Amino acid sequence: MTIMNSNGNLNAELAVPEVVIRRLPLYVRILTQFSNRGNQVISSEQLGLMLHMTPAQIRKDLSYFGRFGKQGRGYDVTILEQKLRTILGLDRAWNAAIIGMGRLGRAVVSYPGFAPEGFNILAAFDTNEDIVGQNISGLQVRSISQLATIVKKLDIKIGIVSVPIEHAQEVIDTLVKSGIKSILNYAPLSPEVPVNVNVNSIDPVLSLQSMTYYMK
Amino acid sequence: MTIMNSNGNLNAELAVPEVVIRRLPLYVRILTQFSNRGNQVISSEQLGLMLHMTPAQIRKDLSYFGRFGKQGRGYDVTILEQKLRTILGLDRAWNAAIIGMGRLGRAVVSYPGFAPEGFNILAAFDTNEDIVGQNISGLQVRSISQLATIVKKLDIKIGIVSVPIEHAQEVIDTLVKSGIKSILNYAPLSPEVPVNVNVNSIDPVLSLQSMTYYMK
DNA sequence: CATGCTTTGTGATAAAAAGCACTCACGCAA
DNA sequence: TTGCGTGAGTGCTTTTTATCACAAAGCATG
Repeated sequence: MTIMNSNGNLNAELAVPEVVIRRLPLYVRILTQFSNRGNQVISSEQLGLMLHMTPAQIRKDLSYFGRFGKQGRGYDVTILEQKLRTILGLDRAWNAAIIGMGRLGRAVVSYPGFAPEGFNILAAFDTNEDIVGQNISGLQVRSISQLATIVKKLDIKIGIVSVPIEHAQEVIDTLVKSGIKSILNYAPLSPEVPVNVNVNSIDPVLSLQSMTYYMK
Repeated sequence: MTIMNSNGNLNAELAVPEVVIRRLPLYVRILTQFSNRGNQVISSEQLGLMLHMTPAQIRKDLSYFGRFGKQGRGYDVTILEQKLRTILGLDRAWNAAIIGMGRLGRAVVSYPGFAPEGFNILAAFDTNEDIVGQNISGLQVRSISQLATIVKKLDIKIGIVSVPIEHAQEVIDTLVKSGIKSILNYAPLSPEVPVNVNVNSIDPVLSLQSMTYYMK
């Protein structure tokens, strides 16, 4: 698709809004479930029902990437799932490193949900010399000073930050310096990163704190 | 504030968008940090810098609830923090129950971030008879059959779901039946709940799956 | 107490996102 | 074949969210 933006410049492709990108994994998940139940075709209406959204929105989201459906019929479950996985870059595995092997870090590495989706935590780091050298869930904990070297050696693309808030920014800076462009952050702060680095924060306390607003 | 909606009905107050509510806890957090550093006044510009958002947005968000600032000066840190905590219902403690005491559930109850913010996990439940009766982080694990009784007895307002996906919907239904209106869900699904029940899902895999889109 | 500088609060405007509604492609059945 | 019902794709409209920009308010300084 070739479009012209408001500056009169030619863009190779219309930028896809981030909200749309954030919804694609939801579609993938439902498609996987649906295909496991033996269904071959799914409509935007069915998808919408399962995800509590309007069929129109789903069709519009998908239309950013191509025409995957058949009128009067719906979407081929397997094909659509495959297309979306390719679009999202989920048709390959991604290596991750985790920094911070306290209680939270241990819980994260032992969480069994990452590996089946192709996210492999291949290295663990900590600053605490008592923890460095320990073997946790099959990972030898390394000193943070080795981060850059290991990132290159093991082709690590994702950094997972599970250190206390006091060290989080510093650790994130180290990750950025070592070339990491994607960070999953469990520390309760809004980190400072260059524009070309992507941070996604997980913070259950924030969720609870906004829910209480509706509980009065 | 009295406004008239599109149906010509009178509303006591303009509904505050949910996006705004979700940002308030971020403001509270920064204000707490700021006051701990001994600052007494903060401007929307400073807040915006720390949270990577525009000062205008912060001022507009706050204006939904009143006029808290002084022109030419900014906001009194302590007062604004207190006001926002009251608005969010964070000026009191909230009791929670957790269902699912497997690996994830154990990690959640041992997470030290909830209690300091006034969220107390007072009861733990599981369906597995091998786990029921165990003492985990000071909590006696109970059978799920006791849920409704305990919710009433301990004045529990929040349900935390950390069961495998297969049981998640069923557990959520049980929570809803026992009168819970706010659920923090760790299972990877979009649960079905009545409109007056609030679910917030925590799902690190979804975060990773959308980040990979930008990693190509 | 006047002047200048700062920063709020907020209408107005712009941008982004969601939803509507219609056209037309496809499949099926007679 | 033809005709009918279904559901995708998509311009257009509406709604929501964010930003702009400016008047008015407060403080500091001389």
